Amino acid sequence: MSLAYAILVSLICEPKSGYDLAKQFDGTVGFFWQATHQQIYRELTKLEQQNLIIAEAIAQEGRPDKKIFSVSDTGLAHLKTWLLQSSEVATVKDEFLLKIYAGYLIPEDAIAQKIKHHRQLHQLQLETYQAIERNFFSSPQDCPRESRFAYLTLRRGINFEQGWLDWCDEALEFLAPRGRAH
Amino acid sequence: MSLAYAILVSLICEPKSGYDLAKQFDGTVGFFWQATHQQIYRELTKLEQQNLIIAEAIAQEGRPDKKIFSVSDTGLAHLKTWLLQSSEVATVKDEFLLKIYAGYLIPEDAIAQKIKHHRQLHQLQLETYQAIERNFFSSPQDCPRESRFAYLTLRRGINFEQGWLDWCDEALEFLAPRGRAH
DNA sequence: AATTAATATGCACTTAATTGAATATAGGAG
DNA sequence: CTCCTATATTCAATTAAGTGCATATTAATT
Repeated sequence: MSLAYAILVSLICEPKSGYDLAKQFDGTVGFFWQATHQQIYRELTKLEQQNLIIAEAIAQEGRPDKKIFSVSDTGLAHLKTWLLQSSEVATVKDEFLLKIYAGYLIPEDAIAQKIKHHRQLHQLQLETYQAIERNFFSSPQDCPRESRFAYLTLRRGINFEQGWLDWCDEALEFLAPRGRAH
Repeated sequence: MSLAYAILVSLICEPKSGYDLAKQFDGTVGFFWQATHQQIYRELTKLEQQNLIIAEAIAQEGRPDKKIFSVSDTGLAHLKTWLLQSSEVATVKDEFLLKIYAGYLIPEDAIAQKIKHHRQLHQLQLETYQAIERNFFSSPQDCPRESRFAYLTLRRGINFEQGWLDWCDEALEFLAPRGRAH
């Protein structure tokens, strides 16, 4: 349902094709929304039928023609209405935490391995975000208005990943306390 | 797909009915997995067909009969296999962040209101978790093995909510810096 | 010449999730 | 006596999401 809005948001930033959307959903917007290209094309068809987006066929040489979608006035109004509506707190569905919860059923070092692995993944993601922050937001307060909000979501990404790292460290320490002679 | 495992995990802690499961999915396990009662009953039927759980009909006076489900040996083996498999990092799908990202399309104070509202919700959830921590985990290292893992997931809940609070404060300050005369 | 990769789109099938009811029993509030 | 709440389960319909496959074009690689 919100996929439609995620697409609208992305198309407002810049009109693009389904293919471009699919790629971008691995990038910025991808932190808080993901979709496969099949989902995206299906949704684009629907959005076009509802006149929320407008397609422009671009003949290309050397590769298949593409359709560039842009948000219509109706689409923008629709989006703004949605933006003003209050949103619920997103529900968490975390397989990893479920496994931790049932951790007593498997050997303790298997759990520790899991946590370490998880930590590594989050470490990587954190570094990705931090690189973006360094490269694009050295002076966030001076950004154009759109980027300021992108910056905030990036900050949440960093905050989120850092939270995981802290938890992993705490959990590992909790499961196998080492008396650190500092 | 993981709903099946969430149910197995909960039934291992204690055999219970579909109704009980639905209630419990608002509690402990509910932090990292949620499901409606319809989903749960459907899944229970499937799990019983696969012989992963066993039903015992309990005749009750005064209220409808209930079926108490418990995990079979096959079910436990099945669960342990799953527990040992590595799990992906959970994908985030957050409508709120999507709205923040597109925040430049609506008035700034509407965004600030949104953030404040969000902060309040996370504050509440944090307090719930902290109350559980105080009441049940005053000395977490001394807990029985099962509870130690439940404690860890609770700690992640606290860490998660605290992360949101920090982000909300940072975001509000970023959008409308107040020169604080300390 | 054949294969692979990148661009670009779409259908078909399946599973998962949501929404809305319906059914049944009984205690308690008004 | 009716309404509401709580317990306890299930069906039906729809929507959303995910998985797999198919197609088409061209540049670059092997």
